[in-house]
Order: sequence, then C-alpha cells, then structure tokens
Amino acid sequence: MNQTSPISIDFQSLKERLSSHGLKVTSQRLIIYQCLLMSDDHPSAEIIFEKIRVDHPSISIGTVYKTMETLVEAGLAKKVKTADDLLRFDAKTGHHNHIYCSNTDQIMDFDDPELQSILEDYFSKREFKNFLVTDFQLLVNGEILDKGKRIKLKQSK
Amino acid sequence: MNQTSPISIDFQSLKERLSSHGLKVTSQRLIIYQCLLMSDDHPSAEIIFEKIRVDHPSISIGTVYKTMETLVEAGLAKKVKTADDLLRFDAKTGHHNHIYCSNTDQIMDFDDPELQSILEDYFSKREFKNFLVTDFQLLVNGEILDKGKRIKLKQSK
DNA sequence: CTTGCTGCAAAAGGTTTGCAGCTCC
DNA sequence: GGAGCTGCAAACCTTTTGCAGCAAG
Repeated sequence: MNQTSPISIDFQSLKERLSSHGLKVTSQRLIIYQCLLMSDDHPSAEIIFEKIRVDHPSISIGTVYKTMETLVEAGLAKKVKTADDLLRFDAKTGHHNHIYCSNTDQIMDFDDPELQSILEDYFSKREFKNFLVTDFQLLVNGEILDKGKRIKLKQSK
Repeated sequence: MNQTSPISIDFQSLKERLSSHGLKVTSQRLIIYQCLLMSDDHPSAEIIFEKIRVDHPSISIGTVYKTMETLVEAGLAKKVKTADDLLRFDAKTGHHNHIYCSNTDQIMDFDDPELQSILEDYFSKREFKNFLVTDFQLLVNGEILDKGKRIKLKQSK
C-alpha cells in the first residue's frame, strides 16, 4: 500500500489521456488531474483546490468540482467515501480496497492480490438473485498506531 | 438478506435499552428509535423525519439529527454510506455487509456466514504494520435486475 | 466558428448550532 | 431542582447551477 502511481504524469501523456477520453484539454484540467495523480492521500475537491491555488491563484472551486466530476465520468478517477464524511477522489481506477484511519482521517490504498483472489473466488461462486454485481470494495477501518506522524486533516466535525 | 430485526420493538424494551445506555427516555427518542428499528431500508434522517411526522407533526428535523447522532454514539445505531451520497442509518449494530443498488438507491443488508468467516480468517492471518483493525465492511455495488418494483428514492443528483 | 470550458456569484441541499423553554429523573 | 432534551430558526459547509465571456479543436 502507498506505492507511487505507475502512471506517468508529464503534461504530454496527460493531454493524450484526456483527449483519448473525449475531453478537451485545458490548463485547468491538466493541473487538476496532475495534482490528483500526484496525491496518494485521496484528496477532497477542497484540498485539491487549496494545493493548486498556491501556483494558480485564478482557479475557481467550481471548476475543481466540475473537473473532478468530469474525470470520474470519463473513468479517469473514482469517488471514495469513508464511514465518516466527505467525498474524496482517487486516481487509481482499477479495483482495489481501502484502509481508513478514523483518527487521522487518512485513506490508504490496500492492494493485496491474495485478498483480491479470495473475494473474486467468492463472488464467482456466489449467486445473487435479481442482482448484477458491478463492483465490490472492502473498507478496513481502524487506527494508525504510529502516533504523532500526522495530524487530522479534517476541520473538526 | 432483508430478514426482520430480531429486536423487539415494544416501547417497554426500547425504554430499557435507552436508559441502559445512559440516555434519557423521551417520547421523541422512543418514536425515532422505533422507526429506525422497523426500517429495513437504511433510512436517512430526512426519511425518518418524514415517516414520523405523519403521526407526530410537532417533531423537528433537528431533533431527528441529534437523536440519530446520540444513538450512534451510544452504540444503538450505525452510520452507513454509499458510493453515491447521503448519510444513512442502520439499527443493526452487529457486523454485517451491505449491498447497494445505484439505480434505486436501496441499501440492503448482506449477511453471509461463509463470507464472514472467509474475511475473519483472512484478517486473523494478515498482519498490519502499525495499524489496528477495528472493523471491516464489504460494500457490494450493482443493479437490481427486477425492474419496476421500486423507484429511485433520491431527489435526482 | 462552434462547442464546450472557466470563473464568478448566487443558490441549493443537507446538517449543525444556539438558545429559551420544557421534561425526565 | 437540575441536567439534559426539544423545537425553532439561523448559520454553516459542501456542492451545484446559471450565465457571460473565453479557449480549444
């Protein structure tokens, strides 16, 4: 878990990825998408906005929301949600599970081929009456024991 | 899945359950808790409010929110969240998984002892460095094939 | 040129909060 | 009688929307 993304994040490949998904290439989309790809912490729209704003003060929060929605629709990002709150995003669109720490509010990727095959095996055998399974995801909740490394990102609640 | 709750829902037992959890017994809490227990569809605060309002027009939405929060804190209810949106509630506090239909916005309980033991087995063997697993939950996404039975509850989106 | 994206500001939910009065214990 | 609930309304925050102007293809 927490490995770096295998996707190259130079603007040229991002441009190609956007246009191959039928999206117009704009500087805002490139920056937002790049920011998401460089984040391994499943940022919210607000967090992406704050990060980008440092270098691109004219960006607007509405654009971030719209772009995230567009990326999700295009299949270039996924929505993630925890037992607590807030919508957050993930550039890894392949199947994987998540670990959520309720103390620090961190979401970490949790990729384990063994678990994956256990679950796929189970679902291939299991029949659902009148229900088509499109996707499944395991969310592991718990607490990071390694204290003091991070502070809670959330604005209280 | 979709079995009726094993919890008795007469006011006397509800009173006892509330006070044994250190909560004052009020008519609003009894009604709200009873409504949640009788629901197998993981209602939102808004839905509970609408259901209750029919017979108890003086109830306020703020009370419903506060009471739900209180019940969750007391361990008498759980929060549930889907890949889409909205916070919803579940009176079943024991470990179980959920099935979510993105077409109708229904959340169904998904209790399978076989799956449960597979997962417990996996987690007992799996070690997490610096992470204490308190809970895990599988969310199955998909579509109900049995069309026409229900309409989407959600107010668009 | 035309489509569709951006920025702005206003609006729209859903949820929380402050407070006075009332209830339960 | 006092702690702690309730109802009401206002506030809050995140997200969405409408629209005029602008940029990409």
